[in-house]
Amino acid sequence: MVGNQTKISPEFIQNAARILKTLGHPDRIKIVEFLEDGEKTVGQIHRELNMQQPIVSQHLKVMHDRFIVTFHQEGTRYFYSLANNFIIKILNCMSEVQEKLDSGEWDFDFSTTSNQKEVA
Amino acid sequence: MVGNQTKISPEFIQNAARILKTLGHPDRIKIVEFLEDGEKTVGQIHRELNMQQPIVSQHLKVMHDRFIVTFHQEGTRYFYSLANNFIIKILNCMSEVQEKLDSGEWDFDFSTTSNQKEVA
DNA sequence: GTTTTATATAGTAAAATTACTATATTGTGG
DNA sequence: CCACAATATAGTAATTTTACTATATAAAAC
Repeated sequence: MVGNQTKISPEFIQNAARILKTLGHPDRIKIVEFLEDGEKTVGQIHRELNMQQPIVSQHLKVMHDRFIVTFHQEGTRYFYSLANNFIIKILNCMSEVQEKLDSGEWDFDFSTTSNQKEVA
Repeated sequence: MVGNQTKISPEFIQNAARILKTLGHPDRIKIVEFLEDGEKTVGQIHRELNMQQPIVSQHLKVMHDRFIVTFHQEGTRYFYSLANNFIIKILNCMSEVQEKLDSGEWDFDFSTTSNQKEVA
């Protein structure tokens, strides 16, 4: 009951939209998921997730601006990690959703019908 | 521990990104929150949320394409409602996050610093 | 001091999103 | 049939995102 008991403030809506939109990119979800394991360097992300280095830096910059990740520098290495627990919370929430869908507990399996009807 | 135990499939990452990106818009969050109360017509959303009618229709269309909302027609009225429970789940998750932030349980209050540093 | 490694940043073209205006569609009441 | 109400859709300009190439920076190794 989000709408009734817990009244969502306009500021929160703005911030939530910002966070959700930022997480709404496959590469960034992968990076966040990867960072859940612990801090990683840009190179590790670049190599292990098979993404181009400037792309990784760009995503990390965006996520840093949105306070999703932090980093500390050691020499030429930049170690990035998740800035907030709530990011994990959101990811875990999405995982729960996946589990429900995988187990067939929910009627609607959008993973098999996602390009059924599309905007022109 | 999303990354370790529950391995996220590539398809899920795509779908999750799609859902999160779609929810990453203030107006759409407001609409979803409003629909949590029960099904509403386009006019209700338009009037009560103070949004232009074509904008509302446009958002609803996008969310319908992403399987976030459904509708049924009665005469000239279109009654929209949330298509899936997991949408509520995600919103509730965001609400929990808000509560933690409001209660100061988490160190980081991004709601007061969100425009501290920005991309050029 | 020159090269190499790690990463950030600049610049940019293509694609997607957004917000708006105007109009089409469809049902309803006279 | 005519007007009206509710909503969808078309068209579009402005903005944002994305992905890429090239380059700058800075530390480390030689």
